[in-house]
Amino acid sequence: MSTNIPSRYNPKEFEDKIYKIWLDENCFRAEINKDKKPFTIVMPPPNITGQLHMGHALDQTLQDVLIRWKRMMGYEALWLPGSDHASIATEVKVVERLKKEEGKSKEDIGREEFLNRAWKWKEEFGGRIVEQVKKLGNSCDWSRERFTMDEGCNEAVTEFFIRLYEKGLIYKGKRIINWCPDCHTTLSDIEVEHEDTAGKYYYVKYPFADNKDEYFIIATTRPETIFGDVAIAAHPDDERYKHLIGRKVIVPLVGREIPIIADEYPDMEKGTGALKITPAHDPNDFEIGLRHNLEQISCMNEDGTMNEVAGKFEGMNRFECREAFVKDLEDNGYMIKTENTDHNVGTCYRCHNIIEPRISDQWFVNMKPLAGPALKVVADKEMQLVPDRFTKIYNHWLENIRDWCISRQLWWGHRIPAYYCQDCNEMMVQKDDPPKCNKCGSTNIIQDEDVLDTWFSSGLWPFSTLGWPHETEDLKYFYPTDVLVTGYDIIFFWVIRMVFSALEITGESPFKYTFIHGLVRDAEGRKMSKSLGNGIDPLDVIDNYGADALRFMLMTGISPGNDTRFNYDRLEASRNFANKLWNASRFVLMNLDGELTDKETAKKNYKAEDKWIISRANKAAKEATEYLEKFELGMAAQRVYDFIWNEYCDWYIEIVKPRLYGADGDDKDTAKFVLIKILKDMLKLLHPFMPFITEEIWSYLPDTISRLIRANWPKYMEEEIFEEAEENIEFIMEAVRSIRNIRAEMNVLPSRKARAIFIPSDTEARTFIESGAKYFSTLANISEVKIVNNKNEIGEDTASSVIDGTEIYLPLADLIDYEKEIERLEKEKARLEGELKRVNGKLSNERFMSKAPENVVNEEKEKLQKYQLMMEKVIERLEQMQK
RNA sequence: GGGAGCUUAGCUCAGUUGGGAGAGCAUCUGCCUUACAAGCAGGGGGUCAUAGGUUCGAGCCCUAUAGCUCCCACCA
Repeated sequence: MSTNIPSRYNPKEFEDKIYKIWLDENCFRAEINKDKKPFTIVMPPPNITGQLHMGHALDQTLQDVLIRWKRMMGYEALWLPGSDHASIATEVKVVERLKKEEGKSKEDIGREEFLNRAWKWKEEFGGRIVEQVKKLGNSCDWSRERFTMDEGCNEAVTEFFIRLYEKGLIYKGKRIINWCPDCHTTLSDIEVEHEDTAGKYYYVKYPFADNKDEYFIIATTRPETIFGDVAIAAHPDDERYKHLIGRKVIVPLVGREIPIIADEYPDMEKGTGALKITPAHDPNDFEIGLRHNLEQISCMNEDGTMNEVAGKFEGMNRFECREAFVKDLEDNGYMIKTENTDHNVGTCYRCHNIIEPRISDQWFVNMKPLAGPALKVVADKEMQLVPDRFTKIYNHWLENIRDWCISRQLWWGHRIPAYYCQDCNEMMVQKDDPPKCNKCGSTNIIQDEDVLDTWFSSGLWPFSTLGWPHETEDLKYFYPTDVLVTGYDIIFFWVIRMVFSALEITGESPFKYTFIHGLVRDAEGRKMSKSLGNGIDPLDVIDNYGADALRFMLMTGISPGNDTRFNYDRLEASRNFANKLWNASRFVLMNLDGELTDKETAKKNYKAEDKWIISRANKAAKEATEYLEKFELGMAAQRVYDFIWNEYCDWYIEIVKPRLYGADGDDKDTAKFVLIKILKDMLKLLHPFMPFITEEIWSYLPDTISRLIRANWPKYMEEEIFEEAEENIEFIMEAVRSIRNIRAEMNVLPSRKARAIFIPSDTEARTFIESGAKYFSTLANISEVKIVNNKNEIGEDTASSVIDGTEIYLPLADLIDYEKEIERLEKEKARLEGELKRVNGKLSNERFMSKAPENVVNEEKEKLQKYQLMMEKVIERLEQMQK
């Protein structure tokens, strides 16, 4: 045995080693190479707070498959890795740590020191996920690794902010925003999650100012905001209230007189048809308030407690206040009734506390002008979403876009480049700290306290990482990129923001395709989450099954955009597949003694089975490539799997064994040549999906100078298609299956050899059988093959089968069980009857005959002939048996 | 309120221009055949959610219905 490949497949023995080799040999590095076309994938940067989870594993494996494939296709393939500072998530972690370890709040240590701690945290834990990612085998260009808060990204963020500001696309304004009283910061609209919660309608009396016995009834779900009421609104056409417009009511227990106003907003059909207007605590009321120039009275503090406006309730939190105030209203006769209702409340996506609408001075991106180009670029197909159905979701969101609140009351992140003169209130938006005020010359200047929404910087990721705002060589060569791979859960957060940000800067889409995948769920179909504790750690899986098995499992049985369940059965199947490949490779290597024959000699000596497997491999490569081009990664993987296992292992290796064990020189050399040739193709085709095992096996192969990762992707070659050989071998396979079937059903032990007698249907079949006689010996345990012309030469004690028109007889002498044989034949007859009925039905249908395409009709005619012939033979045989 | 996805073998899921229903696992039968028992060979199992429609022909296209899942939405 001339090989030193280990006899057992054990991924632990080589996965880390292989990854190190790739790194040492710089295999992931993308160079600026004018002779090659670039292919770039944008990697979603994981949060530095994150731990690798199955979502990453799926997301990144999809990307790695694509990038490895394109690299083999000859592209200069760049997959740029990095991580995201995750403003709010990280800040929460650092605050927690500070509290736990030192019992201090962030205010206790101050902004500067807090940022030191945050950076320290980043140094300590930020690299964790990067190391985990490497275990997956990802071939990203680590030499270009970036961080959203490194110097370059910071510069890009500031530059972009200033550009938008100068174009009037960023503005600062007092608006009603989403406020999380717990995280103590604003949130953008998409950071608010809506949850159905049980709530109540409270019907409250508002007495008229000029007649306290009369009152107006208002329904509200949030009585604690009554302190901020400034008006009652009704629709101008509402007959019930028309005459009341202009009169005043008194806010119960508060005593403030407020007007009844007319506004188009209230829906006459809903509730009482009238609304209490609280501009400081409700977005709609805020708008109405602006229209009618109403006062904005806030009754809450930033932390969700009531302020002095709430009088005796001051200091109480909003929920306690609701309860207490409702009781007061009841006690004083202002409460008419309550009704239970399901209420849709906004909650913070991080801490899940109920968000509080709040008027505040914040920074916004004016979205309408940015949305247009983002819609156009997709309408024009310059950027395509895969699968296409996400286009609708993308469009709908952009068409209904509202301004994006980008300021956050946090410290960890990109600080807003706005400066204020403390003396004259002048605001300066610029790159560097201004030495003095542009207007009054004062040096008493402070920078805006707030940082930007994390996604503001993420939106620049495709180009900030390549050097923008500088015109770098990388940017010129690799940008715009080709593909973004990401989950559907961040289309709004990230994809859209990258698109409009890029369009604003370069007028081009940052990538041509957005390939969207689903979520990895647990075995029961639930979302994997920390709180449920149902997460499966990819590192554990890799430890037990190998990264290749995990990757393959994630790639198969999925369809684009759909969720997938984590399935241990499929994981095991993937591992078994790796094992199969390992052993098949071992078999090939063990038989590679001596020099390999040269290509030309081998070609001259190809046997039918050689041509068959070459032709099949060629087709497998072609189809797998077509699937990859359509982003059908699961189908591609399946195709490669089927070829390797069902064609190469199950048939070719088995067919070729006698040639290897026999002494025939040329025949043996050709077999060896083809075995290794196809093995190489298989390793290449599988490499994007299972990079470790394929690279490892590749290293044991003779004449493989460079690494598999750098090898060329198999090309479809017309001259390596051999239709006749395929037909020939398919016939043999069919015959072998038939014989095996007879043997199994007739309970003939494998140890017992049998003779086979054929009556060929035509000369072609005769040739196939003659040339293929040798196959039956090993594949079907046949001791002797005999070809005869008619039944007279066949004895009585036989079992039979018919494929196409060719009859196969196995003389089984004492073994023959007549009843069983008749049973078998009856079964076959029933099957044929079914087929004939179907085919006849079609062919006797005139409309089918006249309207179906010719080739379809011909196919059916051929089938009819074939089945008729088979039927005849089966019936003959049955009659004979029953005699 | 609007939108999307799903419903195919016991289980988990594939099935992309409409032309004889597939895989993995499970199950049954027989095999330690010198690459592989993480294996080999053979078998059983599905009116493709329901009802209509288009078509010579529908798992696939159209319409409606039901159930499940998800997303969006400023409905008191």
